[in-house]
Amino acid sequence: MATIYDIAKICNVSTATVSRVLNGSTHPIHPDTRAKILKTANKLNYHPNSIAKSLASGRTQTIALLIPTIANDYYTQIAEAMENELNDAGYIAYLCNTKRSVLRETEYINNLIARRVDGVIFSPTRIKPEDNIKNLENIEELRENGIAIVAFGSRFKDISQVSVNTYKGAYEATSYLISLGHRRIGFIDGLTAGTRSNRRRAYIDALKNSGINVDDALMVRGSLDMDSGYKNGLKLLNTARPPTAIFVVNNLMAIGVLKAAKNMNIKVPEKLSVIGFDDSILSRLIEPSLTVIRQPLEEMGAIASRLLLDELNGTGKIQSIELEPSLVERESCSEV
Amino acid sequence: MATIYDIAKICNVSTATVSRVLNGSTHPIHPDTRAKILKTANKLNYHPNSIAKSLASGRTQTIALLIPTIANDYYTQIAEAMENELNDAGYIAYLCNTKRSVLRETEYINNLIARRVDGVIFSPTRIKPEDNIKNLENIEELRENGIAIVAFGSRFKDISQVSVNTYKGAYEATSYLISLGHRRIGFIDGLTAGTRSNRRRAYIDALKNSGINVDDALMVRGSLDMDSGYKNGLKLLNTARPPTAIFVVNNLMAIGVLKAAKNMNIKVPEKLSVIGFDDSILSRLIEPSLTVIRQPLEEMGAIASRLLLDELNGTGKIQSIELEPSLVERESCSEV
DNA sequence: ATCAAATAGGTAACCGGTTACCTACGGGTA
DNA sequence: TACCCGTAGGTAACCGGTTACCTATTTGAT
Repeated sequence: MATIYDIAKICNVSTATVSRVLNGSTHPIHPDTRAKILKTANKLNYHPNSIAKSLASGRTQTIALLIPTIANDYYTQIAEAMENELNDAGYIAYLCNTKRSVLRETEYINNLIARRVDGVIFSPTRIKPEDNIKNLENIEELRENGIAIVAFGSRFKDISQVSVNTYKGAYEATSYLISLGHRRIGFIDGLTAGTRSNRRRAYIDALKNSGINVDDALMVRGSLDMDSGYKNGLKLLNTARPPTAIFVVNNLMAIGVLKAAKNMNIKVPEKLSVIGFDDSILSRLIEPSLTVIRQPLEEMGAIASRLLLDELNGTGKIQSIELEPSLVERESCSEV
Repeated sequence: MATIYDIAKICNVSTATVSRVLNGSTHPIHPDTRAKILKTANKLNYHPNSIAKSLASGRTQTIALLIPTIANDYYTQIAEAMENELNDAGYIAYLCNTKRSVLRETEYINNLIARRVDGVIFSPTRIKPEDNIKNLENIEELRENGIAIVAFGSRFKDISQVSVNTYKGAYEATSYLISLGHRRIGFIDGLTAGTRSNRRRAYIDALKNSGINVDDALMVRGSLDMDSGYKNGLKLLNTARPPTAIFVVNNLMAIGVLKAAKNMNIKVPEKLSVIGFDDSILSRLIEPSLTVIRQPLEEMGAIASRLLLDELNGTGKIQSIELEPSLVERESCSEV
């Protein structure tokens, strides 16, 4: 493969001159020399070696996307928006699938530090209570090594982040069901551990503020997949006093609940209202279509990327941006 | 950031020794020296510089995934399987979203050559007839620069690839509809241009081999999204002699057809049979659930990665692997 | 006692660029 | 004539590792 040395030799100039021409430096260069060098580079099918460039410059023009999965609309939409922004700015993204394992996150982060990525966009896994400590260690490790970070979906001190006010979204979801007259409202939470769950707190607060008493039997936790929604749906509906509405913290599980209701011959929305979280093509396609709390995913992805790029450009500083979720009314909820 | 020079100085040894210890070389090292070096590396929170390593070794342990989109179950499933295999082998993947633009593919490929990726997994865009020439140029450019390639979804000479026998799948889909007694069978093709479409040829062959005459009015082309399926569905169904069955070359468009039928109060499968291509969570969730020709996506992803890894390891050679699609019967087809 | 082999480590060129600093020359000006 | 400045280009250190080749000591066998 051709190098600037080859070009320099052929053109009878130094590598400095070649480098200047090839990088459009402001250093004055004779037009003839420039032309000769460009022609030779072209003839040799020269491709600059980014590795060598990175070693010399200390920048890799690479950022890493650390996300829990890509087989999921939610992350896919965010990731696509991110890749888009980053690519426009001349960066290429590493795809790092953490599979919701903090251990994998740590492994990846060490690898990424070694690779000297310029920045990291990170959706940290927070399933077990002790995960939070590891998250902080991972973030600290990145920061110590001078790597820019933007987190999303989580909240940490002293780093840029973009999140959605899930408390508000969950409060709105619950309030919406209450406003439709529901009093026994089931809740299917995600993986986040107990009291640290924003959505759970919002659900409870909304009930309390409406004077509805909170029944532990109506609160369950699932693993975010459809099957888990199905099983938890059956569990909630198969009780002595089943709920008339269920608030589910993600889409796939909400669809699982619809399937459970159908299986039990419970009509939605006539006999059961279901509200989901996140919007995706699924919630529009399913019948009845799902009423959901929508998170602005593309916006999250684009903003996360821009925060990172601003930081890398020296413009912009660390900031935390919180976006608002919104209620999307479709067919799966009705008055009691 | 600590370097091996720092460690060498502190330990009073040369960088060669540090490098040997840190890389588990077979060169003999005194246990005390080894221990001292490891301890110092740890104390300095040393992270090896992969950039420098790559420059010296000529390998980056990086491969690129060049795919048309990630906001699509099809590529997402393949990409997840790929990332998995590659990561197990110590590689990190670049996520390159080509957005079905050959120009972007070319841009990416030049960037990837500059970055000296070890390999590329590539799903080339083939929409316009002239795209094929560009594809070949791109592939040639990669090969000239010593970058391993695996293509999927397309067929080229002299490179490894994994594909699905879409002709067979389409033939099977059409034959299945014929076996249910259908004689007027609509066809909604994808972006691939006219006669180069395997699935179109298979559809026509299956009809001819059953003595059914081919009606151009029943063949249309869509842009792979749901809306396009909806519009094409309406178009086919709003004719003087509408089809009693429709074969659609992807999932989203098939779902669009279901919506169109519903909108026109045409019962599926009683009055209209619909068969899709690709399997995804959507086809299971939709009602009626879609009968489809399933492509083994995870398998494709895993095999593509393994072909590439084998090539990079020097084991294994260029080979073309064709996987078989299979019919998954669900609710959207019935006898005429 | 001699010498080959094993052990432990060092030297420095190399990977392919970037860039601070230096040289050389011609023209304009006081 | 002396000096300054702009133009054009070169020199070589540097980024952080790897590794072929070399040296020096110790061990074991003959």
